[in-house]
Amino acid sequence: MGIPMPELPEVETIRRNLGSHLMNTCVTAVSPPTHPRSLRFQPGGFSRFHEVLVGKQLESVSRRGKFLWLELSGDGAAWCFHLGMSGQLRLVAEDTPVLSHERLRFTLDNGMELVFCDQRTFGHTEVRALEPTVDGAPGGAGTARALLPAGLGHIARDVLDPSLDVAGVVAKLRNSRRAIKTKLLDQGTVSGIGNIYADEALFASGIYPATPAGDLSGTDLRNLLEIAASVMRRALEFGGTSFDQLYVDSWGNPGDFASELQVYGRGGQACRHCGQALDKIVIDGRATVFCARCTPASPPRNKKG
DNA sequence: AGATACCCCTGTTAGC
DNA sequence: TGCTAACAGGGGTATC
Repeated sequence: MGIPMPELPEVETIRRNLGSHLMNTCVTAVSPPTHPRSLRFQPGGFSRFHEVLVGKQLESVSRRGKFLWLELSGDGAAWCFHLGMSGQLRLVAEDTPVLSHERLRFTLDNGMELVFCDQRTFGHTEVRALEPTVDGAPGGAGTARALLPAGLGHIARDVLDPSLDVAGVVAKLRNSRRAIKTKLLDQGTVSGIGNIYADEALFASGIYPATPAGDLSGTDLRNLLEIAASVMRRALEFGGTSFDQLYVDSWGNPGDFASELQVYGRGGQACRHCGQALDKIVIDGRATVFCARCTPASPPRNKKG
């Protein structure tokens, strides 16, 4: 079984969980990190992190791709999170005992505590200055302000972002000889897609994952982006994808989308569309599952919805 | 600037 | 049964 990681639907589920409970609350205390990697991008380390955060009011819970940030009152700073592979943001009552793999705990002025847990420490949190977006549109979901945390400028808008420049993304893809699977995972082209939803979107689009991106027509690519967005929206309705307790929402509940997956984690099992055993290959170092009948390597391709 | 290789980390699984 | 090696994954960094 594959390892779950938070992709756009999982991070958005968490963003929505947090939004209603963190908005306009204040951080009153921060515990020291139990692992240095959780704060590895914080200039000035924990003392600076603590200094900026404590006493600030939380004015938004925002997201672009897999990055989350909370706009802070006062000096134009944002409190940022990336959950990596195993990061969790849990909302618990005050005085809740230490959770497993707990890295940092934040006390709020509403009687709750926000706990950052991360088994594999690929996730991180830090405070960053907010900077204007290059296109003047809102920084991401959950904010109306055209601001983005410094250092995240290389993260493209995501597939659910109404300000996504679809024509620009298609042009980039058309210009690349790399596998379309690889390009879907490239957060600098379009963000939010990880290994689960890349395979799901390609299967639903009828596209062989190793196809050079530039071999696909503009129509194929626009269709692929739309289908990726619709898979994400559907996963969001299920609260995301969980295989075990590595991905849970802020209340500790798993997502229910795993049973809806068509290909990810199903190598060798029967294709749910045609019954043929699904192939598992490696593309640019990433496990890739696809159906050689529904998404064959060469034309003609039979589109399926 | 695009492509590529490598690194970080740890629980689970595969293989001997 | 018990050990080791491989594997899973996103993104930052370095190098060409």
